[in-house]
Amino acid sequence: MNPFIKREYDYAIRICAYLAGQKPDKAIPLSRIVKLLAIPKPFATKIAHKLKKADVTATVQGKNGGIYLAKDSKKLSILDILKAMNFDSTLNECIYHHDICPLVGFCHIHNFFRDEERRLLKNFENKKIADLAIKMNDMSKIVNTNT
Amino acid sequence: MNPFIKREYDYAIRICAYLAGQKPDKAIPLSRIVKLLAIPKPFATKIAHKLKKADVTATVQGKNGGIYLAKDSKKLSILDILKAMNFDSTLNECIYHHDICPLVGFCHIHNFFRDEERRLLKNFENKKIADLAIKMNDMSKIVNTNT
DNA sequence: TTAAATATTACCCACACGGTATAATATAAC
DNA sequence: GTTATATTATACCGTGTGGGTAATATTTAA
Repeated sequence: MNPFIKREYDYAIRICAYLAGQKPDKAIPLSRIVKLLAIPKPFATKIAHKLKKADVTATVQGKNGGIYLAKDSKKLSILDILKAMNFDSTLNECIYHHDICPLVGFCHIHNFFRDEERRLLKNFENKKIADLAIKMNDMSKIVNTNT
Repeated sequence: MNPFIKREYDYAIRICAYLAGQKPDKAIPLSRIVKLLAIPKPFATKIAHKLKKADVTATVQGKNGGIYLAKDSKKLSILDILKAMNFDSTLNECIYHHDICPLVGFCHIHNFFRDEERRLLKNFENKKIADLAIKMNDMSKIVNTNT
């Protein structure tokens, strides 16, 4: 319940992690990725679109087309991907939405969560997608859930 | 949007922080707290009830009654309060809900968020409500928003 | 020309969160 | 004993939004 990382964000990271484990610049059809990673295709379509708009990925249209990483996977951070997806989660709304708390300017609760969130986002920035790459030999371990 | 700390949790922490700044064992009427901290009263009522059920606070009924901390504020952690409120947020649902990700057992994404969440909750455990206490002289700084 | 891929837009639905309403119960003070 | 002021308890509601679907257009290799 109530995830900081929405499904949408998680799927975006998964897609990028998969691409990071493939040969660079090789376009992979979304349909294939979708099956391997168990992402609903129409949903994946929307996500792929956002990633492209933010230049995280690039696509090749038409038959034999597909999607590939437009950035160096060693430099592409989790935070980059979240931002591409218009990341808007927060640990506590009081951090940004000042009018929900009367303790303006000195609230220790506010400060505590603000600091925690900063640290968290810093870690998201330090973590690169290359570190999370999904490799082919990993994929073989996937339990086949098809009927 | 999409806070890890729901309003409910934030209010609960605020109430406890306020009580931690008062004389121990002195029952304070919710109605007073509610005004000072800008919490809708019926909502505060529900929250107070949960806190009491978890023995974080205790109450005195009847006229001149109120609520007070039932624990040593130096030992009462943010995590304790969250648990009292049936905390159910997570950084990423994939951490607990295994069937939403086919990469069972070895997924680096899963592991990354699991570790981040552990660290976060550890910090919530280390932070005690005494550290966040709302003192009277702080309250004087509150901007009066009444009309 | 066709098949297979992405691009784009519009739509839907369930559910949880924040909040409200109401009535019951307890008790200190007079 | 009565009253005013608390907490207790339960039931209800509206709206936003997250997750997902549908349908169609467009591109391009074969």
